[in-house]
Amino acid sequence: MRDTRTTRDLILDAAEARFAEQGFAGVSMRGIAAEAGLKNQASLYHHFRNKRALYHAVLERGVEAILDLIGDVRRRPARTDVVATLEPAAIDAFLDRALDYLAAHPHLPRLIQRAGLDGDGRLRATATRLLRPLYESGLEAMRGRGPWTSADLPHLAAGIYHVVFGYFANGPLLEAVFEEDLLRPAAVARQRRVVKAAVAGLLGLRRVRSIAPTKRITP
Amino acid sequence: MRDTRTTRDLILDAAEARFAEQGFAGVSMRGIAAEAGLKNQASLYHHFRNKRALYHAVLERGVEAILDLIGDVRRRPARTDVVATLEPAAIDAFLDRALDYLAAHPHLPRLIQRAGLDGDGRLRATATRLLRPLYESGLEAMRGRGPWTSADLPHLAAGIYHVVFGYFANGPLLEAVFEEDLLRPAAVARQRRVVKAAVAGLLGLRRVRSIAPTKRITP
Amino acid sequence: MRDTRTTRDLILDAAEARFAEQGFAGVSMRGIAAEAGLKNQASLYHHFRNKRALYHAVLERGVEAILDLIGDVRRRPARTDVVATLEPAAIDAFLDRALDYLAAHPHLPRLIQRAGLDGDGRLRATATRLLRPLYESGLEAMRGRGPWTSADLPHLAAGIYHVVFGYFANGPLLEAVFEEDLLRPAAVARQRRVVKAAVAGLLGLRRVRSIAPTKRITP
Amino acid sequence: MRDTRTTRDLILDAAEARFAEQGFAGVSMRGIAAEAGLKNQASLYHHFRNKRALYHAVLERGVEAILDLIGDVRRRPARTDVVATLEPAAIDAFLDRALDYLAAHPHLPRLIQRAGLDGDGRLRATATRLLRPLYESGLEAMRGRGPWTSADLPHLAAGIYHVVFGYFANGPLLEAVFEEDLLRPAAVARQRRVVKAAVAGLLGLRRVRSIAPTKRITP
DNA sequence: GATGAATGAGGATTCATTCAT
DNA sequence: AATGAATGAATCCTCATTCAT
Repeated sequence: MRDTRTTRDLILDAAEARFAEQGFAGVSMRGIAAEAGLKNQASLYHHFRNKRALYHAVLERGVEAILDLIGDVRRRPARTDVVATLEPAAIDAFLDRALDYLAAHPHLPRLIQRAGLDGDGRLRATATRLLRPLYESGLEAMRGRGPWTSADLPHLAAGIYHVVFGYFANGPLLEAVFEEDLLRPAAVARQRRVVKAAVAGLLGLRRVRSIAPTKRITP
Repeated sequence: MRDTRTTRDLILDAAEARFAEQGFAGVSMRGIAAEAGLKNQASLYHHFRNKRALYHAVLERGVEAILDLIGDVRRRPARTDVVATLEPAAIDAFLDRALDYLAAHPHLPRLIQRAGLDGDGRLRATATRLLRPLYESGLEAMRGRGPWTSADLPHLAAGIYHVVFGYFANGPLLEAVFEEDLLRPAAVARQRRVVKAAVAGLLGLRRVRSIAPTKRITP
Repeated sequence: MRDTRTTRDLILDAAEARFAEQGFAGVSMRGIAAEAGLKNQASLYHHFRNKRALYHAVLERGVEAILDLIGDVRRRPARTDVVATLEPAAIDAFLDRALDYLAAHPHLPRLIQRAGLDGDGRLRATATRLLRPLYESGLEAMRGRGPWTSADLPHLAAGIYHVVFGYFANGPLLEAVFEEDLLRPAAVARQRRVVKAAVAGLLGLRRVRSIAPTKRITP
Repeated sequence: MRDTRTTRDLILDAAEARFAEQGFAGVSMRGIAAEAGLKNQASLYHHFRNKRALYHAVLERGVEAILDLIGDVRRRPARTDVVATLEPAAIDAFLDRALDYLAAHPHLPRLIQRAGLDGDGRLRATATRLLRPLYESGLEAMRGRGPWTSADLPHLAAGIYHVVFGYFANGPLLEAVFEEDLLRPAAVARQRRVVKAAVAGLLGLRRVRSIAPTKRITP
């Protein structure tokens, strides 16, 4: 029973790394099997019906993790005050958690980006499942803030999503352009400050004084 | 000779569409040949040495177009005044042109995103060639504006890049999440307003009054 | 012990159906296991050494049933009179029984036909074991009847075999050509009449008046 | 151009032999390629879309040949007399031609038999296309002859088909049972006599005096 | 410049079978 | 007796590429 979990997760880990790096079409089942330490591709099919199902499972695992993240943020303040979700502190807290998580799992934003691009609606659907609650939380947080009309909000949400996720998803490209290592802790810390300041500016929040640093979430 | 050009461009157009939709690995030479109206994949090899060379040519063609765009923006005011590049009006003008171009060629940001992701450094190098001048223009424009330190600027530049390019690159995903058609003219117009306002806010510009609408650039 | 029997027979039944429909090579152990209600192909190997052994067992089970049938026909009149086997009544009785059995088990003639075709001598050997006694009974019945020389008899026997077995073995094909359901009771009844008449004609028998209908033999 | 024909026909010949011997599922594209003298299975796919298309083409080629055969027989007497098709001489002529052809191409009846069995309706459809005109010719020839009602005719037709085709289709099995080589010329000659006599008997024809031996049709 | 043919390598997937539980 | 897991070999088919025409 522990063995089952282990093999399945070995495969998921291997697949996650490969898919994030090379995309769905660029990855071979043979390669995944090898990276997972299996002697044979056939074993993959014992755990996942086919390549697409494997990709799907990888994506889903990542998605659940982030959904949990949002859930936590939304639930926590809710205990004392319903409107608290909109509090600047909660927004900051969410940004902190999200950046922590993405910095620890840079594969995820790449997978989502690829799933959104890869044309096939089926993969996009899973990505959508992740982003929709994120978007709805975002709407809640943005409503009534700043100079924006309600028709502007999707655009604003998309922008913030791109700023937050793009930094990690496009890491290699940014590093090539900027000739700096953007994923080292110091850079991530600066990104955190900049993002928070930018979001605060866009939403017309008075800057929150730094909240207690959140625990780093590890896999 | 006119025939040559025609076929070559047919191939580039077909390849651009396919590569943007499916990525390098997901596209077959057969598929490109078919989409280009050729009866046989062998013909592709008359015009491009191999698949990678074709991808490269596609990317390069797109890159040149955008580089021209930047060149124009930088050169125009530069004739009268060196510092003019930093003028809010020039920033607005560039954003307008960029949005026009991206709306007309949504393939391009996808190609760049993929080139940045696809792992292989060679493709990334071409993408880098595009983004570096863009980045340097951006630095010029941002320097001394807003509350940012010079170490913040790469992060800010990355953010603006993601906001501007991501909207088009991730169009299908956004549409699935927001359940709206984000590429129809009205949505693009709103995106234009929001982006300009956001950039102005981030850089501490007083809002520019709408400048004359730029000509739409078509392929 | 009752459990064993049950599972074994479940497997044989499932395998018989699949092998008859798809042939040896066209059937997978997984498919048989599924059709037998087993969760796992591994279980098959508890009951049969390998795929070929399973096919063999299926064929053998069918063969025994038909051999019993012939045995009965030959034994019954044999108790009172040796020459009685040749009696037109016995021929009719055998045809009746054979048609009853084949109509109830249309898989069998297909299995035999496939075993004869499928190239591998080992399977053919089992089929041969069935057909040889049948053939010898046939020779007995035909000897001295009609205008045939003894060298003709194998050809005649083959012909009658094909007429009797082919009707069921090639049922689907015939139905497609004739656009009639040839396996419904009325059609089988007509086939019975036609076959008996044809055999009587070929062997120069004066037509036997209908004998008591034989009990239908069920699986 | 001659090369094209040659390779395509090499493949068809190889495939015909393999499919007849091992059935659709039992044959590998690799095996066919090897038997056709190709260095690589990929070449097969230049000529046939996939395995099924290849099987189909093999079947169709055989079918056309036999359809021609029937066409000839029906057309020839038609020049002098419309009703002549029913003449005993024409029936004899057709049987002669059919036996000649089947003896020369014993693969064909096996392919048809397999196509009828192999379950998948698509293959059966091609086989049906062959057999239907055959059946209709048969109906013409049988109508009004012998003691048969019109409802009996399909059964009679099926019987004659089985007698004629089964002899060749099930050759290996018959040889194992009868312990004689049934495909050697002498045996075929006897089969011819027996079949003609049987058909004449069943249809109540007075025996035709031997007509001029037909030319053997070779591939 | 375009095409039909050929091919070696590799793609995803399924096969029959074995072994530990 | 039955099952989940693992695996080597084989399956069909597609890949990018080359060559003669």
